[in-house]
Amino acid sequence: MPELPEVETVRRGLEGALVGARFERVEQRRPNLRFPFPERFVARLEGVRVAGLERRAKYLLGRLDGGEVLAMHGGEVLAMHLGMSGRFTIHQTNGAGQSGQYGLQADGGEAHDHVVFHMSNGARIVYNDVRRFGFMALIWPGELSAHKLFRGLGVEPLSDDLTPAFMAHAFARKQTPLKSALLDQKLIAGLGNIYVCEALHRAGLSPVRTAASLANSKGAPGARAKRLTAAVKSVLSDAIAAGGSSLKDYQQADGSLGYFQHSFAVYGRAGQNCPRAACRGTIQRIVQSGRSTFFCSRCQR
DNA sequence: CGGCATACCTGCAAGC
DNA sequence: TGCTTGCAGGTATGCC
Repeated sequence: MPELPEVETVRRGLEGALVGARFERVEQRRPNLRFPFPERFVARLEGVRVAGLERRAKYLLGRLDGGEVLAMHGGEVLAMHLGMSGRFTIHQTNGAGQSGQYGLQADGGEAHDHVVFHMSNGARIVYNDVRRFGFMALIWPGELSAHKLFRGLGVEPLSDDLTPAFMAHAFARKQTPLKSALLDQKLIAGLGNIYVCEALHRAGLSPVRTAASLANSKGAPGARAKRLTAAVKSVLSDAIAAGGSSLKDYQQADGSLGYFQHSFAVYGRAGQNCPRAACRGTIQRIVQSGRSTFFCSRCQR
């Protein structure tokens, strides 16, 4: 599930339990997720305090203190990616007591609980990932921008870096479908399959038109680039807002952060009526680059 | 370089 | 019921 809005929701949900606390004990229950864990992963975390939790694209970045020796210089960054099925759950093991559903967990943990952070504030933060497409890395801050995982990342879609002019320029001369260009993390970082479909619908643009055709006939950012830029930002902000409201009562669900019932306009709605007012079209499902695209061929041109 | 298919891994639903 | 097939929200890699 995790695209940018879900990762941001997870970040906000984890912040309180993680930031300011130390890793008292870390359980790493297997040698790898998608990639091997860093060398001495557990030892490099235990005893270390978390100074902050940020997000870049779909990555969570835990800023670590350097401990006594490196106190003046700061510590490593714990980079975490949720892949397709990664999720964090917070279990409060002190204070007011734990909610009932947390008590169901057996000693060895649920299936696919791969990492457990036991924090100094009593929080137990569990990383569960059925498909193990997620991964964690420890990176020195100075090496972050040159790191293989980060150096190619494009602009943050919710930042001021994403403008109609940027998008038109980045997509210029690309004959690839508009949808593929939006999914390309080297151009815009953080969009995934769902929100690309949703943004294209909101902008009234077809996923199959070429990326280059976003610009107007003079090659300048025109109405289409403006619409798409605004749609990308609003689709993401709306989803983050929905996630934020779900955070308040996440304990009522299953304790997982960032997983809530979204309602999408087109994603997963093949065969249904287009929800756009006054559009009589039907949502289609097609496959582009091996992945499902949902759109309305009537109002998306 | 650009663009595409493939691989990674498990679970689930649908179809036979 | 049980088997097979296809599909799932991400990214790295290798191939043309």
